[in-house]
Amino acid sequence: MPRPARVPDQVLDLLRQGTRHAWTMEQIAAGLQQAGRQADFSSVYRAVERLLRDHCLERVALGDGTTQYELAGQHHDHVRCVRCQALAALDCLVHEPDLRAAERASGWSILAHRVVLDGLCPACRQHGGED
Amino acid sequence: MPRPARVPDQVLDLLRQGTRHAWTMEQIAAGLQQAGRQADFSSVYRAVERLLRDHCLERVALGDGTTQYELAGQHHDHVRCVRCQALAALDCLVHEPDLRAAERASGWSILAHRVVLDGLCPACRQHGGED
DNA sequence: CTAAGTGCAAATCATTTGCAACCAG
DNA sequence: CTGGTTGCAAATGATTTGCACTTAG
Repeated sequence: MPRPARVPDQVLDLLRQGTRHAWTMEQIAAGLQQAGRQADFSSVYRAVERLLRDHCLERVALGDGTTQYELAGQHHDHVRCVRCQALAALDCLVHEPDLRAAERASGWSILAHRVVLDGLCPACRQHGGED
Repeated sequence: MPRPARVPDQVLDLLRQGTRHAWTMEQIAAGLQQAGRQADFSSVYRAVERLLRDHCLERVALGDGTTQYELAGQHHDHVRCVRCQALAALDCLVHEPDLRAAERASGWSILAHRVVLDGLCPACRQHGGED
């Protein structure tokens, strides 16, 4: 229970190891434990919340209500496998001119976008319709 | 407590009144109550689940973990006001050719897409930075 | 000392499930 | 009767909060 445990830093270190692209809260907590710096779930939540505020992390809301987090970096979109739930990054699929046009058509100011596609990953694709 | 209360039908009726574009579970439950056909939350959840299965409704997952539902119809994307949480529909912002290209580049099959933009609605836009 | 960060337990919120009662065919 | 539907209560799972304690500045 080292009190001088800077949880947000530990979280950032963990995600920077690049073991995975996007993390669930549980994966983050588990990752910290494996690294020997276990932290309480509430502390991890607080750390992530802080890192989001500081724009070090971004929240990725999958369509099914689950949430993952990833390092903030250059923008990209996501595809999620409807079969095995894998998540992958894609180059951005929304274009500036279209956003500009949407702004004009709608009267809104558009600040950001996040796209999550549903799809089949290469592996699940092979298995076709079987279950 | 009229047992011959077909909750899914009631929900569909409610949403078809067109009072709003997208509904939270609470709004649906409240709407039913106002219409005199109150139903248990669990029944509403079951009804919505069923309507989703039947493709009568679609789930809209906002980026902040909240969920809304809307009548299934022709596809459209959404913008959400980061200030007042209003939600509006937009013409689709993702183009087939881009999806096709993403499929080729990634090896995934893309089945569907949902886009939720962050923005400022016309009203909040006027208030500028004030709070 | 003071403010921020932390662990632990308890609370909250949204959604789901178990189960007995109920209605249509 | 039989199966699908419903209300109610209890269970779940994810996230948040209260609180006492601790450490850096």
